Parts: sequence; C-alpha cells; structure tokens
Amino acid sequence: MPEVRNDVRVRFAPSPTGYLHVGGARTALFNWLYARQTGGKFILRIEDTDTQRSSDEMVRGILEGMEWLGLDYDEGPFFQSDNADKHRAAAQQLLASGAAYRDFTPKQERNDATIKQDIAKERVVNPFRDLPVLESDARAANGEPFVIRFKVPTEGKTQFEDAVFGAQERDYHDIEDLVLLRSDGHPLYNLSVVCDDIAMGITHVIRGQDHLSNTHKQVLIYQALGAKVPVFAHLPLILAPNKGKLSKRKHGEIVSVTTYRERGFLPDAFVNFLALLGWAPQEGAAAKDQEIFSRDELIKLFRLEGIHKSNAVFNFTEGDARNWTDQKALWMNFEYLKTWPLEKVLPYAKAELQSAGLWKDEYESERRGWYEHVIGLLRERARTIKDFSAHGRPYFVDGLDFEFDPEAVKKNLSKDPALKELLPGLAEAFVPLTEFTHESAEAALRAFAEARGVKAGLLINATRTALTGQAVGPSLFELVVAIGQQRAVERLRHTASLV
RNA sequence: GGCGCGUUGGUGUAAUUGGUUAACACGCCGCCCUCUCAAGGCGGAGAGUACGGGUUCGAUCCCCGUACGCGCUACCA
Repeated sequence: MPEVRNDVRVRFAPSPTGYLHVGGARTALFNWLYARQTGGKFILRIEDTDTQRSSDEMVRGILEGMEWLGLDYDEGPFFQSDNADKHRAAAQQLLASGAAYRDFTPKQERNDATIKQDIAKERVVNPFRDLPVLESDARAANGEPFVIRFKVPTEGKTQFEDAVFGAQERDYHDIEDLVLLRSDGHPLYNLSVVCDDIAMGITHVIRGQDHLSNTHKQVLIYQALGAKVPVFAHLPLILAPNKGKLSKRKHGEIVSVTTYRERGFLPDAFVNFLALLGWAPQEGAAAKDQEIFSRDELIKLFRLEGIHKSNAVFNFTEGDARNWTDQKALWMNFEYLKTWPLEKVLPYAKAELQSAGLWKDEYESERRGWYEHVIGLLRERARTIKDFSAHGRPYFVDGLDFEFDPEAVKKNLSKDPALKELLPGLAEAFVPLTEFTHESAEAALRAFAEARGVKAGLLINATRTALTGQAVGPSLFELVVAIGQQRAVERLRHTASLV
C-alpha cells in the first residue's frame, strides 16, 4: 500500500515561456498524483524569473491547461518573480558565509551558435574566487559591477539518491562555479528554485530529467543554506518521433495541451494516456495488462518506482489529418467516449453542441430520452467530442441544413439514376406507418425494395446518405427512427434532386 | 570537448530483481459478422531484447567496452 504521509509537499513549476505542453502536463500530472495519493499538498509555482520570455498570456495558458486536465492545486499560483528579494538575500547570505564570491569579470556576450565550444575552452579557475574579502568589499563599494558565484569546493563530490534514477554522484571538478546573481541583481534559476523549494517546504521534487545534472548544483546550494535536501524524482523526457526534442517551434500545436481540448479530447482520456508515458503500474501481474485507468485508480496505483528511466516517444505523423496525434491517444479517447457512463459524456456533448449552435434546452427536458439515445448512437463512432456536432448535425437540425459529402453522394446516390424515383417512392412508403419503429421501417423498406425489384442494400445506403449526407453511420433503421418519420420523409423527397 | 543518463517489435509498456515458444496494448494485414463505417469476435506479420565481449550450466536481467540517442555544461529556465 502507498505510504500515507500528509506532510508531502510537491510542486509543479513551469516557466511561462510557452503554453502548457505535453511534457509539462505529464510532470504536473505525476506531481498531482503523488500529492493526491499521499494526502499531501500540490503547489503551483510559475517560474517567471526570465521576465524577457514570460507573459501573462502564457501564464493563462498554463492555468487553463491545468484546469482542463483537472489538476487542481492546493496552493498558488505563486510567482517566482515575487520572491526575488528573498533570493537576493540568500545570495548575500552565501556571500557572507564564504560559500559564494563576487566575480568582477566583465560580462561576456555569448554567441548561441558557438557557445558550447567557447565554454569548453574556458574552464579555468576564476581569478576572483579567492579575492580577499576586504578587496572584494572595496571594489563592490566602489560601484564595480559583479556577479555572485557559488564557490564549488575543490575536493569531493556531491551525491543524492534519485527516486527514479538511483544513486547519483558528481565530482566537484565537473561542476562550474555557477552564477547565483547576475550583475544587475537578478537571481538565476538554480538559486531561485532552491530558495523557493525551501521556503515552500517542498519535500519531493518531481520534474523532468533535463534537470538531473543541475540537481548536483542545487544540492550544493541546499547544503550551503543549511536546508534539508528534498527527495528528487526525475522523469524521462517525451520525445518527437525522430527521437529529438518535442518542441513548440518544430512541432507546433500538437505539443500544446490546449489543442487536445479544442480538438475534442476528454480530459480523462488524455490524462490516462499521459500517465502511461513513462510510467506503468507495479502491482499485480494480472493487472499489468490493464490500460484504461480512472483517475482514482491512477491515484491509487501511482508509484515513483514505476517511473521509467528511458525517454518515451510521442508518436504522430505530421500532416495526417485523421491521425493528427499519437494514435494510442486517439484510440484511448475513442475508448472513453464509447465506454464511459453516458452521464459523464453528456456534459461534453452538450458543450460541443452549444458551441456548434445545435443545442436546444428541450434536450434536457421533454426530448431528453430521444437526445440521450442519439448521443448514445453517435458515441459509438465518435473519435473525439467534435464528432457529436460533425456527425450529429443531421440529427439535430430540421430540413437539409447539413453538408452532403460529395464522395457519399457519388457512392450512394448518383451511382444509380433509378434512385431519383425510388427515394420519393420510399418516402411515400414510410408515410402511412402509424408506428415508426426500427421494425416497421425495415419492413416497409424491404417490402418496397421487393416490389420495385431492387436490392434492399441499394436503398439502405442511399437512404443513409439522403438523411445524413454521409456514407457512414449507425445502422440505417436506428438512424431513420432517430431522425424521425417526418424529417425522414421530407429528406427522402427532397434529396432525389441530388441523384 | 567534458560530465551525466538511457537503449525490449513501428509506438507505449510487461517479463516472479538469471531459467518464458520474450507478454499486452496501439498501429498494420486477413477472416467472420454486416445495410455503410466503426465496434466486436477470431487469426497473422512484426523484436531473439543496440552491438561486441565477458561471468554463468543458463542471460532482456550481472560486469566491461563500443555505437547511437538524450540532457547538462550561459550573467536561459
């Protein structure tokens, strides 16, 4: 059983330099699952110290993404930039204790393209590292600009136990004297995270693996500040199909959580998919084959030990309209739409119909039975929530206010000129039916087909297209009843012109 | 360049921490069902576990090396 310890405090700390992307969403999810399982607190902190690249709009995007995913936080959102004074104070404290020093080296403009080679050559001992305190103070008092650097010890190594990657150690020699405070007094990432995590009492830092090597520096800062080092758990990265980085620039909207909401994903399905990217339940050999997990199940089964070490590929093909994202994600969404209790799907269907201008309040009162039946019919073939309006339109409008798919018309209507006369004929065969049911409609159609010496299949497919404009859909007699006798008759009469 | 992390079918993951014909799901192919498309049922192709060495009676699993990928290495986060 999971350890219940309500002293757990975890956080999701995105930098608002872009919308909430799938990698960030998964990090948030894992933190949330851990907090919910242990009864601890989940805190949201926006790391906006890079003011150049942060914006309110991005912050909103992240908040909306979290809300859509249903990842509610107990504290926050806090903004890291609000704590800059505290970070500066911490830097001063480190300076005073001798754990950091002033570096008066003039600022160098870095060239992004050659930065790595440049730095590789530069690894020499900083000449200001051992500047006498008095001289350092004097130069600072004199107004000379400086950065504050952490003074990494020369002999020894840092070590910590990562909950995912295991024991980690790194030689001090391989850690540079990182900058804590810029010459303009602006605190930098490694200082800020540590200060905030200490201040917020974070017990478990669950974040992307891209921070694994940074962690050694942070451990050093924790120790110099005399704070308790939290548990670290680094998550494998989510990669693009070419195993490269999944980036906003290269991969566009597919990496944005917003896209999944807009394109008709059920948040629970997306969460389920995300949970299985880099994690698998540890318990019960029989249960290992399970793929569909409710939120409650995920909360119950989640373990840091179940997190994978290797990166996962987010598999999609660019430019494929039908399979616009990972096919397993799409499948999972479909699976949820199809198998979830109808009541849980209904609110999403309603919202979709409302935004498509197809909603009527009577669907929740006098026509409720009919409406729910139609949604039930549609969900069997709906890959996304969008299909409730796209495929559903002919059910919800009167007349012919829906699209006729040219391919469907060609395949089912114009292929046989006789339909021009057969369809209105069929309409008249439907007219006298006093009870319009699956059985009576089918009997009428089959009798009509036989009387006219045509195959029932011809009429069935033609009727489907005549009533919905589509070549695919539910069984015709389900369909005909759902559309209703009157509308079915009208449409059969009128669409003869399309033959 | 340095340091670190990783590597099971196309993708996501399993494999009682050395003993399986290497399993499941997505995707793909075929058959059945059928009024279409799905769904569903049944079956199939697809990895000998990156590669090369060890250790062992026996390695996906332990050790070493190589390759490849990724991350960090900024007065970015």
